[in-house]
Amino acid sequence: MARRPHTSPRKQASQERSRATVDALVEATARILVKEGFDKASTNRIAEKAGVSIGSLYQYFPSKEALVIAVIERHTRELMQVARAALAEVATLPVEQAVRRLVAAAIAAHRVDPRLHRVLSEQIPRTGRLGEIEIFNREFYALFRAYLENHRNELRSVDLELAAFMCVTAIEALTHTAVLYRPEMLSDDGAEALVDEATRLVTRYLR
Amino acid sequence: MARRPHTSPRKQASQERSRATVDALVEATARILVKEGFDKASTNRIAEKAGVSIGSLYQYFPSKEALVIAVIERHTRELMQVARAALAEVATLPVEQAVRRLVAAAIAAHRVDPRLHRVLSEQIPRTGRLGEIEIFNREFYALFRAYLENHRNELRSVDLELAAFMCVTAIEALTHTAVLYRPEMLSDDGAEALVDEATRLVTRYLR
DNA sequence: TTAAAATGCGAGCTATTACTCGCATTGTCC
DNA sequence: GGACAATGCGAGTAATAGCTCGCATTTTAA
Repeated sequence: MARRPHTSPRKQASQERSRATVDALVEATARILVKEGFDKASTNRIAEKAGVSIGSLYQYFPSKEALVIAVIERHTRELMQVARAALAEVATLPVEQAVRRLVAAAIAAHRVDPRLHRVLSEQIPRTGRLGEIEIFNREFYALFRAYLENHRNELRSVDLELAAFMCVTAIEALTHTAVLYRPEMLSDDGAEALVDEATRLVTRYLR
Repeated sequence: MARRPHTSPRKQASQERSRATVDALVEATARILVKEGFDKASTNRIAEKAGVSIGSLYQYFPSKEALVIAVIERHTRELMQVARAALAEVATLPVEQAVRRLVAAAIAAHRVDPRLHRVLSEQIPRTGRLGEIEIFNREFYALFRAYLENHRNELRSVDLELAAFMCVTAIEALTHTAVLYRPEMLSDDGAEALVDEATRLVTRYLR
C-alpha cells in the first residue's frame, strides 16, 4: 500500500494537531497573498509564516498551487453563502425591491475581505481555476434566472437566459469595480447612490 | 525623465537593425504570452524565439516586465484608436443610435486580438501596471461623459459622472465577458441580440 | 581607410524556487 | 510501557530564473 507514507503528499489530517497545521498554512497563505503579493508567496515563506516546517507543508499540500486553491475555495464558500442567502431572502419580493437588496448584497459580498478578493480575482486566471469560479457563476445565473421566471408577470417579454446574463454581469462588474477600484464611491452617500443607480439600471431594463 | 528605470527602455534604438531587434522581441513576447502563457515567457525563451541573443535583449529592455509592458502599450494603443474613433463618429448621433454603435465598437475592440487581450487582462494586475490602464479608462470615461453633456436634453436629470461610470463599466463588462468567456453568444444572431440588449440596458437607464 | 560608436553575442554568475528525504518527536492503543 | 502510526523537522538538491560582462561584428562618419 503506502510504501512511503512519510513522503506521500496530501495526507488526511486526522489528529487535532495536524488540522491546526493545515489551518495555519491556509491562513498564512491568505495573509501573505494580501500583504506581500503572489510573487512573495513561496512555499518556504508560507511555511515560515505559518510557523511550520517546509516538510510538514508538503505532507498536506502537494504543491504551491494546492495552497492557493485552498484559499480560493475557502473564500468562494463565503461568497456563495452571501449570494445564496440574498437570493433566498428575496424570492418573494417584487423586482425593484429584490434588485435593490441583491445589489446591496453584492456590495456586502465584495466587502467580506476586499483585499483578499482583489488578490484572488487577479490571480485566479493564472492558476487555471477559472473553471471552478465559472461553476459558481453558473449557479448564480441559474438562481437569478429562477427568480426571474417566478416573476415573469412583472417583466417585459425577454429571453430569460440573456436577461440573467445581462443583469448578473452588470451588477457584478459595477460592485466589483466600485469596491476594488473606486473606494471613494462607497462613502455612505456614495454607496446609496450606487445602489440607487444600479437598481434603476436593472429594473428599467427588465420591464 | 524615466522615473521607472526598471521598465523604461535601456537604450534608444537608432539604427534600422536595432529597431528590427526591438520589434522582434516585442512580437516574440506577445506570441509566447498567447501560445505558451505568462509563466513560459522567460527572457531566455523570448530572446530565443525572437532570434536574438539574451545580451541584446537586455540592451533594450531592462527587465522581463519591461517587455510585457511594451506589449501592453502596443495593444492598448490599438484599443484606444478603436475607442476614440467610435466616440468621434458618434458625437452627433442621438443616444440610442450612439449607444448601439458604441456597443458594437466595444465588441469589435475586444475582437482585435482576443487571445492576447485575454492574457493581458489576466496578467496586467500582476505587473502592477493597472494604473496605466486606469489612465486609458479615465480618458474613455471623460470622452463618454462629454458626449452625455452634449446630449443632456435627451437625458433624465442625472449625475453625469456617475452615469458615465455606470454605462462604461456595464458595457465593458458585458462585451469583455461575452468575447472572452461566452464566445457562443457571438454567432451572428447572438451578437445582434447582445447589441440589442446592451443598447436597451443603457438607453433605458439614461432617459 | 579607419577610428569610434552602435549593435550583437552567449557562457556563466547569483539568487531563488519548488520540492525530497532521512530522522526526531508526539500521539494512540494494547 | 512498548510498538507503531502520525506528525514534524530542516538541511539539502535540482532546476530555472533574471541578468551581467567581456568581447566580436557591423555601421557611421571623417
